[in-house]
Amino acid sequence: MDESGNGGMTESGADAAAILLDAETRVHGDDHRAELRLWLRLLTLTNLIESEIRSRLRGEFDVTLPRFDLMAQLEKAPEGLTLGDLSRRMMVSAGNVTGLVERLVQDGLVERRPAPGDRRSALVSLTPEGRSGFEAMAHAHGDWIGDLFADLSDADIDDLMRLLGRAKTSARTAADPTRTTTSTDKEPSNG
Amino acid sequence: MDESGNGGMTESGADAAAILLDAETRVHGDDHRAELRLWLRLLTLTNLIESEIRSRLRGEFDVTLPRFDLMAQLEKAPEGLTLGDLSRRMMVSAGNVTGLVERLVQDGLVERRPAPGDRRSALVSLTPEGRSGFEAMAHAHGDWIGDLFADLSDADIDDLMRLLGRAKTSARTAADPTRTTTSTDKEPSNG
DNA sequence: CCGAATTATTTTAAGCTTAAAATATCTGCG
DNA sequence: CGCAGATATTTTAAGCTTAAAATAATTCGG
Repeated sequence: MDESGNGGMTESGADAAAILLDAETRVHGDDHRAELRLWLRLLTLTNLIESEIRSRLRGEFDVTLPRFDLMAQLEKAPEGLTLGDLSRRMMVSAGNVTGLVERLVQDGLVERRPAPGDRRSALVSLTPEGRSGFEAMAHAHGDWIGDLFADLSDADIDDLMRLLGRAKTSARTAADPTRTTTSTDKEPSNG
Repeated sequence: MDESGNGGMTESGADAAAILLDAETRVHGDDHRAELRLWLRLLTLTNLIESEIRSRLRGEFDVTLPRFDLMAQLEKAPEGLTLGDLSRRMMVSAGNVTGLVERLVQDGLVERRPAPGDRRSALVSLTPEGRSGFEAMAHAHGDWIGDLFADLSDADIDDLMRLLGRAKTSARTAADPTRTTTSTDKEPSNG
């Protein structure tokens, strides 16, 4: 564990206010050092896990993470989802979903049909092949995540869930001022 | 806070062994439920912050996150870095760096020159314009991160650092068995 | 019923990203 | 020296991603 420097950050901050105190003594130039280190660590961990999962999905199932994510959404909605539903649930752009669905249809893993009652929409769902393929992947995926976090105790996991929840609320509040903090939030698809 | 379901996960796991116990009573089918929820939350938080930063960098400085990251590396190495150095520090592919540098050179923010003593390599460094531009961005970036984590106490941050460090070790061990856990690790560039 | 505003989706243009193959150069060994 | 293997970088092919503009269909108020 070390952090080695990084984070796109420099010591350049500390504007106005805290002028001539040396780095040790600096009172409150507010350079957000601790927060930057936290962000860096969060990012590193997430990237590490994400690329591991990505690489295993590619190597063992020849599938990309976004495709896995999309299939995961469909698996939970046997009746099918519209492209808009997928876009919202996966938290990605509509155009992105258009392309993903296109490619999955070509692979025979999902199918599109006109949505009854709204000629603008299409319903997307897993084909039998898509469903069975997804089940195998989901099983392996669960095991991989279990392995990656294997050294954490149950208490560590609880603590992390609580603290990350707090961080999420903080970030959401800062990112989107029009939100009453205690609403029913969504997490994006996969991993 | 809720997690809403998600995670690319289903209850399909629990193979063999735990056969007919209902979901409440299930003893140890090992479906890694807690770990999956943790991963989902980690991913959501990181994505949330990352897209906020990305959007602000684009909106206020008309720069992409990868470009900001690359410039951040150069800012810390006034003597310049080779493309290989950049690739390793940013933890991205070599081909990726080639393209990023190309575009930054076109924008006049960085410059390339042959590396003395090795005709295969090139040294990349910030131009004066790149350097001053980066300083403004870095300052704003620090403030944004500070805002996004504003609701966390100092203790929360400490706790998170410690737990994420533990998670990082766990993930690294699982991802790359050839590693003695206590080495000097790097965090990638930024966010 | 009509048209304005909204919603669903696609298209476009640009950039990011990777793995793998291709180049070019360097290094060390015999 | 001379070449085999290692390194540094670029190229290629494919896919992901987004914002913004363009289409198409629906809804709603009058």
